[in-house]
Amino acid sequence: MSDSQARFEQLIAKLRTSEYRLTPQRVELIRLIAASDGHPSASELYNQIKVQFPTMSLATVYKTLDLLKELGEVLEIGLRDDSHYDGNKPYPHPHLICMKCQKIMDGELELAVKNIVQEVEQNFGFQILKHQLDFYGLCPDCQKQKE
Amino acid sequence: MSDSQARFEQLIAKLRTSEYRLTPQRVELIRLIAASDGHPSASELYNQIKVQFPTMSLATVYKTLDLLKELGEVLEIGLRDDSHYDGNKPYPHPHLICMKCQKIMDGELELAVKNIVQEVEQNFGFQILKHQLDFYGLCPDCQKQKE
DNA sequence: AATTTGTAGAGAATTATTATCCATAACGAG
DNA sequence: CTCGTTATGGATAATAATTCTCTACAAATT
Repeated sequence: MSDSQARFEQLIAKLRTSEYRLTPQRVELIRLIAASDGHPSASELYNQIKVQFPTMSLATVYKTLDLLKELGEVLEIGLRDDSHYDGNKPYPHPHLICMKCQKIMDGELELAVKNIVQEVEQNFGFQILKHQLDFYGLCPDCQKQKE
Repeated sequence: MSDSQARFEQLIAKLRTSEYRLTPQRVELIRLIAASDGHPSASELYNQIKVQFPTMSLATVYKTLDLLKELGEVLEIGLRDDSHYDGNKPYPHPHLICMKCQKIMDGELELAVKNIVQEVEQNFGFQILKHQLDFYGLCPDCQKQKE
């Protein structure tokens, strides 16, 4: 069984045990989220869904994403212009955003993040509950095309 | 001479040498930005200015902030809902944002930031041009009020 | 099957920001 | 000091993402 299928079933199970209704719209959105290895935005998800569910509305996408956020199963990457969502790593982690191709990569830096969070808490007496660490620049691919 | 006055004159000089016009509106905005030790938002600045310049429009605030951004004299802290601006430290630095009182503090962590940026560049081959590091939680004051 | 209640859909509302257009004010030239 | 050029400010409309409102329907419960 593929990872995305496992993730799909995990999310479905979560919804079911949380006593939320399993509507076709939700199932489809969850399927897409589990299948996506990237960081889709609400409107990207909406456009994909519209193919199969022409009646689906953007508001429903937002509602369902909010639901999954509440359940802690989706991380909202709240960028200034429009948000993107990560349904596979629903905990804060750094993102590397290419300023040329707009690709969003995950930064696997658990140790470094833990260190810097600890430093902030110690130096400033701040109790950190979540964080958003975004690095903007050029991804390896776009550096090669150098232009 | 106070720091804010020095900063004010520095910004005025920068505008003048950049061959931009020194309008009363710009002078007043710059005065406020230099005087603020915090991280005002566009509308906060607008509300302060309106007292003296009732005709000032919000668009003008944005235009002037954009101008100062271009000159590299103001840092935009692009939060999801509305942006805030820092006219005294116009280079990327971490921010600590209190989820209760909404206060924004600066994180002075130059070494730690340099380290994590370096780690990102090495581990992922990403060339980092700027970053935005936001830590959300409870400031010392709000922790004391524990509620 | 009836009832209650959650949810989807349509579209309006909200909010931050940007663009347009024109009268006016700033500033260098004379 | 005045004038003319031209950037700039103000009003307003446009955009865009997101949220709200309301209604009808669908799902679970009885």
